[in-house]
Amino acid sequence: MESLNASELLAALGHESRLSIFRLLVEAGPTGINASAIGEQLGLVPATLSFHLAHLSRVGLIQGRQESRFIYYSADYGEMDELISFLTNNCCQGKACLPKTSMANTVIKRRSRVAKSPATKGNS
Amino acid sequence: MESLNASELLAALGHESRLSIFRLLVEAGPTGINASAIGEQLGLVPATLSFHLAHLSRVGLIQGRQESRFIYYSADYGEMDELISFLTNNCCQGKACLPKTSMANTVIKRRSRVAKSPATKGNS
DNA sequence: ACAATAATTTGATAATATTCGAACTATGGA
DNA sequence: TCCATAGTTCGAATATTATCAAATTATTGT
Repeated sequence: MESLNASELLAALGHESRLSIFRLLVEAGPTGINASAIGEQLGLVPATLSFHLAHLSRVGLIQGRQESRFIYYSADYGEMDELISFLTNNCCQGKACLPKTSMANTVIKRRSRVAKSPATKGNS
Repeated sequence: MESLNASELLAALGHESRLSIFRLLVEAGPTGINASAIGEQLGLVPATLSFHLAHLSRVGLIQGRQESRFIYYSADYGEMDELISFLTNNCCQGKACLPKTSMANTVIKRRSRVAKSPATKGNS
């Protein structure tokens, strides 16, 4: 990938609504959620929602998949992974930035435990 | 800490100049660099630089320390750590986002090896 | 006190981003 | 074909950010 520069990804997530959208999509898993469901959950009117979805799509953090008359949006984990890698490498490179990160270990461990189930869950 | 919400930190880094500043400060280590040196390296005029430094300071990603007639700015690793943790937990929570992350493991391993020394190193 | 250097603040301008009603497109069902 | 639903796009108003010259503050050396 290496599609865009990091600051564009960061800017895309640097807005409360878009960050909420992305979090929701991560929650939702690979299946995704359709636009109006997102709008309902977050209280965004269609036009505003579309604007933010377009932004997130443009930078590659999410993608939409048409299914009948709905468009299901889902998070692009790969892109996010690259962003996290970038931050990790540019915040910590040889400098040891993570002093009290007991959490990272937890997450990594949990990840390998969960890796099999592709997070296929209906919405609430 | 837990000072601000993540989207403010992301927005702060979501600008090319500010991201460059932060990277430079990470490079420089705990000692930091003074403002005009930053401006020279990045080609920013004083007023613009101050504007961005103030923004990064406000959200807690960097801090300035007066020393004689200079102000040395340095990165706040703790704040960045929290941001990375947030992203890790909110991009991957139980959902396995990192498929090909051989890197994350590397970093975590390196961290525990380095954890004792609290990142006290001169710059370059 | 004065001059020089380091940096911020002010103030004005320009550029971007955000919001949302209204119009439009697309799909599916009666 | 007509209607309803799901989304996007347009357009215009508003709000927020970014840039930088000029003025200001602070510190040091003479």
